[in-house]
Amino acid sequence: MAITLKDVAERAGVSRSAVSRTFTEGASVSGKTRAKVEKAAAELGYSPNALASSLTTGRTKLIGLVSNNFHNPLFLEVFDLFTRGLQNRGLRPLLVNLSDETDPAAWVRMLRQYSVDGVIVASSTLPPSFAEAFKSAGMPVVHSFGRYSTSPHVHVVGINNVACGQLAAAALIARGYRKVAFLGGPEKATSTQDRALGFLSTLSEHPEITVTTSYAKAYSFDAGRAEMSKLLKSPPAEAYFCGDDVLSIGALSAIEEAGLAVPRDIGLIGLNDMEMVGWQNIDLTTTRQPVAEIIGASIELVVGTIEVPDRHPETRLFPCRVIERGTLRPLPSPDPRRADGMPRT
Amino acid sequence: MAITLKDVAERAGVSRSAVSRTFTEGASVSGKTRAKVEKAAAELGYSPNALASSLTTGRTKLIGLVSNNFHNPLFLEVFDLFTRGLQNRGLRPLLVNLSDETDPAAWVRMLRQYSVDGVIVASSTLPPSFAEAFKSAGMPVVHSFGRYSTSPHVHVVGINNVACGQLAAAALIARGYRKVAFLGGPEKATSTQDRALGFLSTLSEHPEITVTTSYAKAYSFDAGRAEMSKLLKSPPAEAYFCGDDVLSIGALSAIEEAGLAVPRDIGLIGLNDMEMVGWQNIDLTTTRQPVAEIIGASIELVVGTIEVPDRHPETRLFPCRVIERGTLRPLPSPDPRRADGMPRT
DNA sequence: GCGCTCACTGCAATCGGTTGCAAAAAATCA
DNA sequence: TGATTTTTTGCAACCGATTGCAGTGAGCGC
Repeated sequence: MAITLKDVAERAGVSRSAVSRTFTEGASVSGKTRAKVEKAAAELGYSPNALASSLTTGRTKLIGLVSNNFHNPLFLEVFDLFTRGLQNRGLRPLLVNLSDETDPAAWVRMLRQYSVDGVIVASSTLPPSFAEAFKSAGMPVVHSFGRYSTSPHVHVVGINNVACGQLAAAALIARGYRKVAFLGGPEKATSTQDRALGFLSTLSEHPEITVTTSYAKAYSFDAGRAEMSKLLKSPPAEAYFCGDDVLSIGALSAIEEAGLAVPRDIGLIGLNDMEMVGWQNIDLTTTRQPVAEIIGASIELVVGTIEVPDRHPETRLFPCRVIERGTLRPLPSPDPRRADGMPRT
Repeated sequence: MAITLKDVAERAGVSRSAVSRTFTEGASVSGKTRAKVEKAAAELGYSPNALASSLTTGRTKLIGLVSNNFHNPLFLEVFDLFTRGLQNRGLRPLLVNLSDETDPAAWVRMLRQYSVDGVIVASSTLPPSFAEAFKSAGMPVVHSFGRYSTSPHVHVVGINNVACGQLAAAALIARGYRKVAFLGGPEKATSTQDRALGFLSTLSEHPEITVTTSYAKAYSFDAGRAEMSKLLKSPPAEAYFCGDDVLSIGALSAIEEAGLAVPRDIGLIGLNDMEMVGWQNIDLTTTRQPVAEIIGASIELVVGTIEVPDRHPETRLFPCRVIERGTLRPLPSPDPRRADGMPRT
């Protein structure tokens, strides 16, 4: 049925090697044979079988794209950018949905069966050991959106969640909130722990500000809404740092339902800056995670490690920044006597 | 580096065929050899190379999952369900992001190079010819979320967009709206055309109701918002059927911004019932597309066609239903003299 | 103990390519 | 022109599996 190398070789009247060579970069073929082969190939509609060639070259150009975040709207952007980025380099994403099965063993085996050239673990909730399992099996791997580590065993690309928590704390302090709170995702998620850590560390330098913490059962709208409803039964804090945008939207919903207004009665700052929170009817002030940069770096690292397998594991963290929208009160206007550019007496 | 059949054969002291047979369903191997082989395989950590075996079996268990809807939040659900459904059957999704390049030729070639067993085109906006290109190249293909056709050339699974438009029209009529409108996606999208067609056909039976149409530039929040803003400059209709949920949210945002209330001043009904529109701070009345059923049927059809390649193309359409939420006024309470269970005089 | 099944087993060809090597052809140099 | 270098080319082995076929040997009935 399918056209093979041999068919082309016969029609072009050359050897199979000649055909193979015209289709491989930098091989030695004369212009004349190349022309003959290309003509025959075009007439037959031939294109080489990538899988067969992988047998000898050892390269499939397949990349395992592994995730368990199929309910986080941010990840639609993530998949979009990953697939495009990989395609632009001629790589093919083999998508793996972990759903509940987070024991890496079976997935390692599966991806080895398909001889993927590399693996990208795109997950904010999986522990470092997950990605490490692929490395132990000899595959180049990078953990995107993963946890910071000073001595990583695999490449990690993401944000510094601790710094992010500090940033959020600073944003609340700068706006004059005196009673703040952290509303995190599930307490066992590494990202939640780190964000709480950062948030609390900055606030510990401000004893005049009171701070409380609570944790939603999941990174989901419903969990955020439920947790905030519960919080609203007692006098709430003045402002909340939510561990995630979706959580924030849930909280927002609970606050509105309680008849309170944002930011008048309660301030809210999220994390991620997913597309929808910029929509005018949500308009969430949030902490932007530079998704495109993280993905670009992840692809670069996995490609680099394919080329240089014993490359040293690296951690690349990108800074977050606050995106000012409508759920925190504005910054106090600067004191004119100390404004930028004014002489300091 | 990697463990091959040969290594296992040597360690187990049997032929390569024996090893191969212990790993293939229903092959003839004695208990004794099987035990030896399994022991050796376990010690070596062997797992067969799926790509190499595909050479002789002609099956890769790879399925091309092709889409261009990476900005439609519904598709995160779609990818989740597709990947899980395929994985449950031991199939592996090779994800293809069309982005702008919607000429099938290059993608057909690519998927042929990887010898995918089948292709699923998951797109509400691509023309039928797109999926047909894969069929012409000899691959089993199904177009999910595709357009209805009485004499399809490929399998199509989705909803009947015409019926959907009719359903929306009926919902508006039943709620007593007398001045309604269709706010579609891009006019050239097949789904938009069909939805408009159905909507208008039902309304043409109600000459007492006025109807207008307009089209947003994309199936996006911004486009919906922009189009609705424009519409609000003149006296708007009493209720709008929006071609898509994201469009509806954009419209909602424009309406609120104009100081109008939904559903008091304007009614709105969307289409898709994506997860977020059930969130209480959006709470959109909409037309539910049975995503899970569509995906289940798509997988079943593609698998069926892999087994029986010359299977006749089928169209499977699933009914939509209205999900009652907060953006249309309630149905008038039924006339008590004619309520269910009452004797009809 | 003999012949006859029949379940196993291994050989070798094959799937669709790639690639080292040596021979052939072309190009270069005196 | 002849010798020498360089570029092309085809042969054949190999990548990691599967599978038709023929052969081995165990099991069975008698």
